[in-house]
Amino acid sequence: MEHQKYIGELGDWQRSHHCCELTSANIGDEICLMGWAQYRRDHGGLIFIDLRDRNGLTQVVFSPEHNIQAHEQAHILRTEYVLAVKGVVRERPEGMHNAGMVTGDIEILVSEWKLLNTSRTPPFAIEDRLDASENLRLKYRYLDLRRPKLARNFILRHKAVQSVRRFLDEQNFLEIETPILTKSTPEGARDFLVPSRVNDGQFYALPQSPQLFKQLLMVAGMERYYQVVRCFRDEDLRADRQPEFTQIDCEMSFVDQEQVMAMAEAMICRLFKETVDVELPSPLPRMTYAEALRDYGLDKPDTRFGLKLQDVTDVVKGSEFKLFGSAELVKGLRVPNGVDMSRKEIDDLTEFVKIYDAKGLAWIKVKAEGEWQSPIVKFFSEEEKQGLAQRLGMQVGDIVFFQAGPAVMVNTALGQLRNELGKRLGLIDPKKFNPLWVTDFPLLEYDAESKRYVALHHPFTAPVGGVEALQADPGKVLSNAYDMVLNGSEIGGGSIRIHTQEMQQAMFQALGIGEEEAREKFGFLLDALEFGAPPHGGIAFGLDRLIMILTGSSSIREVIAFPKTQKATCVMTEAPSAVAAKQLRELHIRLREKKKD
RNA sequence: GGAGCCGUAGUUAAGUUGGUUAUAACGCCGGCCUGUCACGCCGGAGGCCGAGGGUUCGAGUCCCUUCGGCUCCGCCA
Repeated sequence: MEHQKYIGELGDWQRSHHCCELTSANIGDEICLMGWAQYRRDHGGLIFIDLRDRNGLTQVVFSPEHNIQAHEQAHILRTEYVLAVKGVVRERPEGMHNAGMVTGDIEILVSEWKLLNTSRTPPFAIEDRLDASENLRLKYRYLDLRRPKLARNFILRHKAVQSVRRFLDEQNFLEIETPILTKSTPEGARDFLVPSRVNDGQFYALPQSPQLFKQLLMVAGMERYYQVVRCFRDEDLRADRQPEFTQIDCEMSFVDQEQVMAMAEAMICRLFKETVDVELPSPLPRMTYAEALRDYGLDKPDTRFGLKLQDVTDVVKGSEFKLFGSAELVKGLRVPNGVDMSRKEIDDLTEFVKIYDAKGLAWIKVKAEGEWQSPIVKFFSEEEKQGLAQRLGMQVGDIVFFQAGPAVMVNTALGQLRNELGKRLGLIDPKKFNPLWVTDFPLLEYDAESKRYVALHHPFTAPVGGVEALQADPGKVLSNAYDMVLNGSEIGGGSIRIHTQEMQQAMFQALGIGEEEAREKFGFLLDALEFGAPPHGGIAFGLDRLIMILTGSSSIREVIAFPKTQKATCVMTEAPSAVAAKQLRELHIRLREKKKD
């Protein structure tokens, strides 16, 4: 930091342009740029600096022929020094244009400049060629964010949010804030808790989503609400999951499912147009939950490539091959031109499906007409072989993978295998955006562990058929819920809500939540439903995940300014951390002794 | 709670069946350089091999423990 003595004041200097907006149209203009020294090319007699700001790069030249003092001083410049330059825009000499640079036709001939700050040598280069570990990037996140790629992600994220706000404002939605300190509720994810100082032994919870508040805003007669809102879930992290994340949360009164979906669709279409200039199909394709599971094995199908699953349970029913013959579900996945797959590749895929509880991976290679290579083919009768060939449409050159067993496992393992094959075989066009709606979800799901039904969506989702249907056969009831899926990721989901107290109580009953517990946990909602709650419904989009897909990022961390590590810590601030004993005392908290062996 | 991959100059990596003084590139420092653009040329400095323990005459390398990062399963209405 030996150059600190040269640091000058900004004074009355004002930036006239951003880097990257100057073109040959500006030649001759007197301008002033401010930014960071990206690259330094000091030829002794002539010094080039690529000046970087949020928007891009511009080459500035220090020449002794133009201003000997400015040139002399510029020898001290190092990467990431902050400077202001005044000078004139000029065309680069013939043959010196740089086609790889937006501003490659021009350069700034510096007549005067100021050093605004020095910089330690950064721990990694500030450029898109990634050469730093995740840990280092997170520790110096403010440097990582200087990289153009990340800056672009946040510019796009900003545009997306602005687009949504404009759209929803035009549609007469009101942006209303809801509490961050709220009440812990059963069901759903683990809550983050905040101890109350004023109320000994009691805790707030951070919201997993503003679900109940937005419903209460409907009861309040706000009619249309939205919020770009932070949500918190204390669950383990993934590449696409952070403990705090942002939702675009919407709710509307006096609407049915179609109206909510039409609104959401229009919002997303406009967002795509205004951020990445992509026209999405209108209306968006739709698929029922049952179709998604049948053809793709998952409730969030990636429709950018084929390879649909095929149910062959009936074909092999009662087969001598017991593994298939007596399985609840048997499905095949035909991969055209997969016959050359090596033993090792198949072994890899076998290991892959084992993650999802599959015991193994059966396969058949169609070598030639009527010539199958397979470890399992000997168990099948001629009739079964015929049936399989026909059902799966097997052709010479194919490999077919099979999974047999409990339905959930078969669908999950084969569905995930399908996605994996899509990746490995290069079947996915990374530029493609394939959004679709998944509808007609079951309302409830039986949880073997707690031996009761749990809500697939959440316990405020309206059942199709009302109270009677719910009481008749809870497991069979569908819900008025809908998810938007993009490229195999769930990016949004919503439902029509229960708006009568009678229905809500029937729902709690179906979930095994007693009247007393319902009162204690959701009394305010039940009360509100008794005061003229309008029919209402809504949807929430996961903003981070959406931006992740729009920017082609492989991790959600690339679109969150200050994300957490997989252990939910912040490497930069070192949160979470211990607190002073006094703080704990005020909160009526005593820490337990650490376990010793 | 579980599985896998990773940790070596500032950074990214190489490091053979355990064997001299631990390599390379980039970066950094010094010098030279008036048309470079990831400038170039010459020279130089820079290491707790994540941490702790063990095996061994000898450990970056083998074993155990532990910390951290990433990916995944469980979990995430």
